[in-house]
Amino acid sequence: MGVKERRERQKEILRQEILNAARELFAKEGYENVSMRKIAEKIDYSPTTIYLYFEDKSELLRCLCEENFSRLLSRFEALKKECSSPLDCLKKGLHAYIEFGIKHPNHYRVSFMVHPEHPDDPDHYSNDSMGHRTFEVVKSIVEECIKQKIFRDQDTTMISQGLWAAIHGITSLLIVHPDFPWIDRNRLIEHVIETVTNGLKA
Amino acid sequence: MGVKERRERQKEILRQEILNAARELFAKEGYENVSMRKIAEKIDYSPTTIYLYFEDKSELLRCLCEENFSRLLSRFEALKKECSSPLDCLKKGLHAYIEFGIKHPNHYRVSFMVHPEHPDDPDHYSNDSMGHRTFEVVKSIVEECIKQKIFRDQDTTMISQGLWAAIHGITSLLIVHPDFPWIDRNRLIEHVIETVTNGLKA
DNA sequence: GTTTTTGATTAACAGTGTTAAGTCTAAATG
DNA sequence: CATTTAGACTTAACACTGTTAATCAAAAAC
Repeated sequence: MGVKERRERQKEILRQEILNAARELFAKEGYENVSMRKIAEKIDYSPTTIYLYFEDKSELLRCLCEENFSRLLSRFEALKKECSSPLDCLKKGLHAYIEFGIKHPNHYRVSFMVHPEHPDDPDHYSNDSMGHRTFEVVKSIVEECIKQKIFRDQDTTMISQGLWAAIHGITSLLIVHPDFPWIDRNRLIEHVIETVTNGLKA
Repeated sequence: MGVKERRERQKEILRQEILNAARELFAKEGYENVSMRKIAEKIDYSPTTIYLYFEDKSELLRCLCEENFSRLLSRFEALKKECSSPLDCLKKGLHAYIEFGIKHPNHYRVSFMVHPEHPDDPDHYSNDSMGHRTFEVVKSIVEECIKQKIFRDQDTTMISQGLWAAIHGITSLLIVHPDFPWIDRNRLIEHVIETVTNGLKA
């Protein structure tokens, strides 16, 4: 009866092969410049085969995004342990977020910069998506900052959403308009993080 | 010899008619959901006619964007006169920017949230684009804030780019993820503006 | 050995932005 | 007035896109 398992294994391998091809192509060429046919060609299968393993093109991306976010989440949780003060931790987290976006611009774009194609998907803003869990980590750090009277006492959800907005702003602008006459990027990133945390202080 | 002029006038009228149709459709359905054929149908011309008046689809949008930005710029310049303190002026300007984005989400998206399709276009980051001129107004207000010792003395370009990043962040997130469990939008917008300006204070 | 299931493919649909070639009308020229 | 010419517009087509229905071959189940 091991034949069924072998088949399952084979299917899983092909599924991963598709994801690998998609990951590489999306990262290099950008989501909307990669066609299903291109992905199929890369793995020497017919385009329609992909549809036996994934609902549609956007599902490919959603899988890859969860993958990436799970990595970002790990990074966040690691930071939480290796930092001295919660403020230090928060700043390093914000840094990590921006770096993450700049390093995976195409995945970042489709995660946060284009309308979700399936907004009714229960997974999208669900409580156990990687994005949500990452957000919860930020909130807990903010809470610690308030407890230690580093930040003045305000709603932690509001603060976290505000922080996210600011940090998303610089990340997305640097991604979309790399040729804009920015001042030195690192200095700008540093400045945004400093300003926005400074504005929260007690 | 008035025949040439009449022809020119006719051409200009059709050009405007195309822009009107595009403006309405883009605003309602979103740039990428509107095809050249749809625009053509709306004005009862063949799709190819549009190409006699505009380079390609993206040029339609660029024209409409300049239009909108010119309105935002007027708003900014008006504010500069009717405000008491430069800080008050700055905050109102940031508010106006966010409202502008939320009111014209489809135009905002293509201006700031998708890769420019012709980044080599000299008009794009040129010194007399509406976007650039708007940015210059912000810079002048920031400068005034520093002069009056409201803000501590830092590079005005850096501050302005940072402000833009933060404000763009909240704008774009509210546009792209309207279904995210935000706290009260107005409160969040208010909070971001307060935090980010607060962080710059002397 | 026959039937059923499964995995993959071919062909097609309906749509996209865009271009080359052709048509048709109204003005300019002889 | 007749003919040429210039300009505005359209038709047909190309090379794509995501996606689906129908088909086919091979392996598994009976």
